[in-house]
Amino acid sequence: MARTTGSHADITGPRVRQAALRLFAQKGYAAVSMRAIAAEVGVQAGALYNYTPDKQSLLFDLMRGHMTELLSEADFSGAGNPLDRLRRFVEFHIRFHADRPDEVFIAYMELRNLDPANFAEIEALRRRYEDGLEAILKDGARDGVFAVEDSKIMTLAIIAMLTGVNTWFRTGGRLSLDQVVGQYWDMVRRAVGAQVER
Amino acid sequence: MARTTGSHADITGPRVRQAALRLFAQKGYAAVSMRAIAAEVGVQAGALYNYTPDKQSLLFDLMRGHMTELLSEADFSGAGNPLDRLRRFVEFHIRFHADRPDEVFIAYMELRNLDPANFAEIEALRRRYEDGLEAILKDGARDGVFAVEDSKIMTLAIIAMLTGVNTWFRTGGRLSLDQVVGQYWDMVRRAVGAQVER
DNA sequence: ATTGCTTTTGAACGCTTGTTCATTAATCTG
DNA sequence: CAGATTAATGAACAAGCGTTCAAAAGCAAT
Repeated sequence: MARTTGSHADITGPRVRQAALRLFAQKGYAAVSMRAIAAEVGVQAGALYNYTPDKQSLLFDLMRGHMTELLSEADFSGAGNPLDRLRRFVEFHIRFHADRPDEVFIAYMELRNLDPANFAEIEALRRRYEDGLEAILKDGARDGVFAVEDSKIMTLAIIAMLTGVNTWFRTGGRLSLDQVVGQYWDMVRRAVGAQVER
Repeated sequence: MARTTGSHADITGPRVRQAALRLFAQKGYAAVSMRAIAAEVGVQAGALYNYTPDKQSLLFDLMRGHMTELLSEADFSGAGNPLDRLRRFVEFHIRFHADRPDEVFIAYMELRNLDPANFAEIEALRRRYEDGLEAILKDGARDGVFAVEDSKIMTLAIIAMLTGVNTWFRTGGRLSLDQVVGQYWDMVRRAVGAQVER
């Protein structure tokens, strides 16, 4: 279907989501008004409602898009040995999150501003991601290459540690992302009790 | 100085701070109105201004109180060997934070709602806490008992991992706090490359 | 130029926001 | 009981909130 006549929607629509993303991350969902988003786009507040049914959907769509992309790009195929899979996970998680600081910030900070139904959906996606890491840890424990006392705790501990990178990492800072990945991989590998490769 | 006459302030005052703490943690600073806090206390909104000059001070006082208490209870004296000091830190951090889920939540989530001057003060306190842990890691590296490539990164990684406990731990859940402390200590000890004690 | 469709404006809606303050009520001292 | 002091009320303020919608403006094809 050809694009409809007289349409700017495919230009303004993305700009609305982009402005909402930036402002929500910077000031928080509750502190950002529809008028502030509209001003960032260069439009009046009423025009936003051509692109979102309401403010809540704007937040939810941003979060769901982020979580969906996270799950689709992660490799939980199970190919390779547990140590390799864990290394790939650590590198992926750090790089993916470092590329999207605003999305990550929103996904972790604005959960409480979701309607109950929307919250449940986002939580389910997050759970699937955690389960992907936990499967790696369980396989490693089964093979005797990881020392895992409680796979759920270890999963959450690793994710918290890795996501913490986003609170301080800035491109162009003291350390390159390669160095960051290397050092976190060292810590994670030791934390799970894996023998150092020689 | 004796207490002034006709005063309820020493009853209502703490209740105001307590209500603000609970509501800020649950819904977020920007989403909580002064009227909502007043309703929780059982009072009209105007009465709150007998106990705080404004809403911002309410948030700032809660955060500063939390950080001050954290620093005053932490043991950064330097007594003992680095491995013992690190173990004490891990246990202290987990227990202190588990006891104060609302304060911790606010201290991490509401930083962006602080006025610039207030933000700077809280950040300075947080920095002092991080420096306390970093000193332990540096001493351990100096003694050759820890494998520390970058003490700043390792400091932030450990704190992120430990603070992550608060996102899932609930008293009376599957695991006791003793078990949680034990498992996180295992992971931290290995992550810093310390040899297991025998 | 006129028609038909899409997008934006700009005003308006009822409601909530943080904060102030004169007034009232409650309590303590003597 | 009288007088002093403190705490709480309740109304008011200007400003901002999310959302709606008739009207205007912009554009493409005839």
